[in-house]
Amino acid sequence: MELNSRQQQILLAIINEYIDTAEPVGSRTIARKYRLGVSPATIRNEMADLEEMGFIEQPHTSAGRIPSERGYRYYVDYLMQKYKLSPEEEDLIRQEYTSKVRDIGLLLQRTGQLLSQLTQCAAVVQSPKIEAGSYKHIQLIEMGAGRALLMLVLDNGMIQHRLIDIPATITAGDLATISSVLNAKLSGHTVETIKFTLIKEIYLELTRHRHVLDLILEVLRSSLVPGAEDKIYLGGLFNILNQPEFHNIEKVKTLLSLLEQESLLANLLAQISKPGVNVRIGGEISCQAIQDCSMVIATYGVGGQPAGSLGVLGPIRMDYAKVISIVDYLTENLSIALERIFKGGGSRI
Amino acid sequence: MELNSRQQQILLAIINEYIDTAEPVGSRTIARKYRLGVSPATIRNEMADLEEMGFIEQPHTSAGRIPSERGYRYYVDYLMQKYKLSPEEEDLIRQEYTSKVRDIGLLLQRTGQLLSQLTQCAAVVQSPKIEAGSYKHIQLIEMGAGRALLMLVLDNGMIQHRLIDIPATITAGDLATISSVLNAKLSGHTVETIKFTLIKEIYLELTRHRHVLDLILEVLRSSLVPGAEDKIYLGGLFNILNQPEFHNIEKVKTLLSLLEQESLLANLLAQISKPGVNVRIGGEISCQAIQDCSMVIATYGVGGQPAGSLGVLGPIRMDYAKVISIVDYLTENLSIALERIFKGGGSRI
DNA sequence: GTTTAGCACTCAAAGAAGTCGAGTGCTAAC
DNA sequence: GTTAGCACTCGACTTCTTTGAGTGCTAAAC
Repeated sequence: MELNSRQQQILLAIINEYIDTAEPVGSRTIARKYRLGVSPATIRNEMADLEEMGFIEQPHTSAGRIPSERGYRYYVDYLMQKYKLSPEEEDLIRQEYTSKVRDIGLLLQRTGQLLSQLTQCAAVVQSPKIEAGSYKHIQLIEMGAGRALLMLVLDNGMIQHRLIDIPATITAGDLATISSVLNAKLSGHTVETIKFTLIKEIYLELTRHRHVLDLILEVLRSSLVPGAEDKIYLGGLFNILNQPEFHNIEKVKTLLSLLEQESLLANLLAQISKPGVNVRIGGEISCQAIQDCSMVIATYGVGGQPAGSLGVLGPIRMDYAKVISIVDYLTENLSIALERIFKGGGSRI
Repeated sequence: MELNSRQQQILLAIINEYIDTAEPVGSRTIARKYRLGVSPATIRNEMADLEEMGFIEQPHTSAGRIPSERGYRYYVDYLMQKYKLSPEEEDLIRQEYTSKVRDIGLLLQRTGQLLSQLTQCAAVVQSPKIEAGSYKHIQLIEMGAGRALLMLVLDNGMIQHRLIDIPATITAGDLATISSVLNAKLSGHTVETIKFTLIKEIYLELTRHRHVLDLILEVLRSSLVPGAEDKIYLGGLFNILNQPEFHNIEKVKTLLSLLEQESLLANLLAQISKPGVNVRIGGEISCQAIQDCSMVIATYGVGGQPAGSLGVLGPIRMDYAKVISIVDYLTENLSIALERIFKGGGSRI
């Protein structure tokens, strides 16, 4: 299924034009705007061929052509030229990532807002996966009346806390003791590498508090379930309303209600099949409800390790070149920013 | 500007009907459905009077009447009958608040979702104000390479953390020392009652770490700025798309973009002028952009002290009776739930 | 063989005209 | 004070027409 150079030019013209105007593109428009040196009639002939091969389609007779999903895929794989961020866009991003970071959560949230603002799509940013980090600090804080706050700080910047019930007989001093033992034993270990032997040691040192330990280990274990504890930041949802395809309320409703379901989102973000920026077009997304959308996602890392994903969800007719560049650029900047925060900070306190 | 009983009945009928159907209400409909014992002609006469007094208005000649903002205000103040939650609604709420709370943030977020689901409005839930709590635990955690994590746990359940830069010469041990002094001195104090003398004492004990202390106190001080550190949870935004008035994309855009600005939201939530549930109708909201919305908000408390606000934002044509009941009920339940978590947990560790 | 001018044809979108009906205000009778 | 009756209004909906962008096909030109 090879396309000759003129067909490629025409397909490219149709896609560029359609991305720009959201209107079906006719042969005259192409002849006029893209100066291919041939008449509309010739272009019509080529378009008929392109349609037969499935790269473009006609909403109805007597309308221009619009790209098919296959057309977009060809475009993304072969035709698209790299988008160079404008100085304003670069500035906006640089500004965000050179300012001081007060809190990872805030950084992720701002990343989502930027992503959405720059792409006019719905942005999704996943927090670093718990599994990927190692414990930096563990602390139990008494919260009165048989409650304690279990706080976990991971070296990838994630902070988790959870209220747990404890026997009323446990004192603040006990909690401090438990905390310090846990800290000594666990810090530096990743969530996954906590060995049975280690736990045994802890039990030995804290025989008196076996019951509380059970509770804590239960929490630690549950944070292992992938996705269970990840937070997902959404950004600038209202930006998608600027896209003509979302002037249909039903579509907006579908998309928004989906975006509120964290587990579904986590699934979507897991659809990364190759390093770098991944593009899923329409039906390529394995989620029935949003097969009339496209998704551009990538994975960011901390300390060289993949930590979480981010990306955008928008209409199939999106400016892939631009969106891909922006996702790529933001991923890199986010990784660097996280890196900078924890550079040199090995896994030992 | 007194209304006689029949006028009240008619106004009530118009508002109930309009809330239900979102269509202008005609005299015949009222005569048919609300059996006031008078003919449509009589109702027409009364309606003309009500219109002259400004309680209702006509979108155009030959249309029925719709309530004016003034009409809604009168309704809310005098006519409205209390809405009794359905068993299903009560169940839904009870279920949420009797289950174990793992994390205040989650509780607030779920509250927002419930609020939105039950009212079909945009829900807004503010986290407990920092100023309202007293310190329960303060901890500095070394994060490698001149960074530390300052963590503050307040007795109203709020947890704050912030990355700060520290001199590279400070060791983990130093941080532990500072933490324990801060803890000893500050715990039990509210953010506001930290006295100068107290700070002086701390400085004396930690002369060596004066520089780090400055940084920390700066953070503590900045968390005093009202609203600066409060998080705001939004819930079920897509629910408002079910309201016919939000089928106009522009309106949705206005509302959503506003909801993404935390500072504006905090301002809105501050518009509470009396205890209990507050209702702001249309132009009564002091925010230009959403004067075609209404707002129902209330303040929840922890330990008898007001801690934060929550509420909904929806079309002026909202079911005030129902929304008010739900906001009231959720406020109370949230307060009780927070109470339960921290009951008996005075301000001392 | 490829390209293009010419032309008949198609069809959604926009406009114009007409109809419908819910609702009103007014008047006169009860 | 209430109500039946009636003429009137006007948005919403339907139908019909027009418009124009765009196509595919054919035959001539390159």
